[in-house]
Amino acid sequence: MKSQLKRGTLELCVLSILWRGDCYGYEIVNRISDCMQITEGTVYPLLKRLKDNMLIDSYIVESQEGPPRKYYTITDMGRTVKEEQEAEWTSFSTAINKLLKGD
Amino acid sequence: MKSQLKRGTLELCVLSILWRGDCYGYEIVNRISDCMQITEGTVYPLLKRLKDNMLIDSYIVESQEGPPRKYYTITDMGRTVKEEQEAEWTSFSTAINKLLKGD
DNA sequence: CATAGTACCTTGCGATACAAAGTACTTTGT
DNA sequence: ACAAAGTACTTTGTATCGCAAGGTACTATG
Repeated sequence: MKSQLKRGTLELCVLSILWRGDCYGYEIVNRISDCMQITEGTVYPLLKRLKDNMLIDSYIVESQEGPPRKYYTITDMGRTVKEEQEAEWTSFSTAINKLLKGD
Repeated sequence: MKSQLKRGTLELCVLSILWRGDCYGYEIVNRISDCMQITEGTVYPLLKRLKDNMLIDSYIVESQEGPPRKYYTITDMGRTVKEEQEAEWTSFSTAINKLLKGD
């Protein structure tokens, strides 16, 4: 899959996953990679960006099965942005499909 | 609309328009901007890239209503790539919609 | 003869997906 | 005891490409 296609949608994917409940980074990577090819080098910097923009927050939880996990939770601002981006995605993909079919 | 969303799809949009018949650059800009916000500064460099990759070809036609027009035509290679990219787009948008709905 | 519309092109910037490399912990097999 | 595999996080650098901004040049209209 062309990496360019993912641009702009991965942020929405992460917000959408966190919308349904808190997750730690590695788990988010695995959930998204069920649907498309993705690596940690993409997701971790994205999580940092989202946190810097205060769309998500994080907390550490110790784990018995490995290193401590950093859980992420969506903020109210994140929920608002998620809904905006979801609407944008819908209208965008509709526009593309219209163009592909020939107006 | 977020500019990042368009990444990777504009190329397919142009190929898809040319699939249905030759067009000149300015016309392509106008057709795409019926569906989404786009400027010449995006499309002309893209047309150059597509031509460099031999997915499209071009020829000049004089015009009575202004400067000469550079018409673009899709090549056989362009047609192949267009079909590949269209399939990619379909599977990609399906994957995103699945992720947004929560697997 | 100025303005608007048509039509082309280029430069530079910003955003971001990803490869690659590194750290550190636990479990399992030998 | 120790290597290997799996879990989990992080950082650095590179490549791509959408777009703003600027430019050229032609025709038609008031």
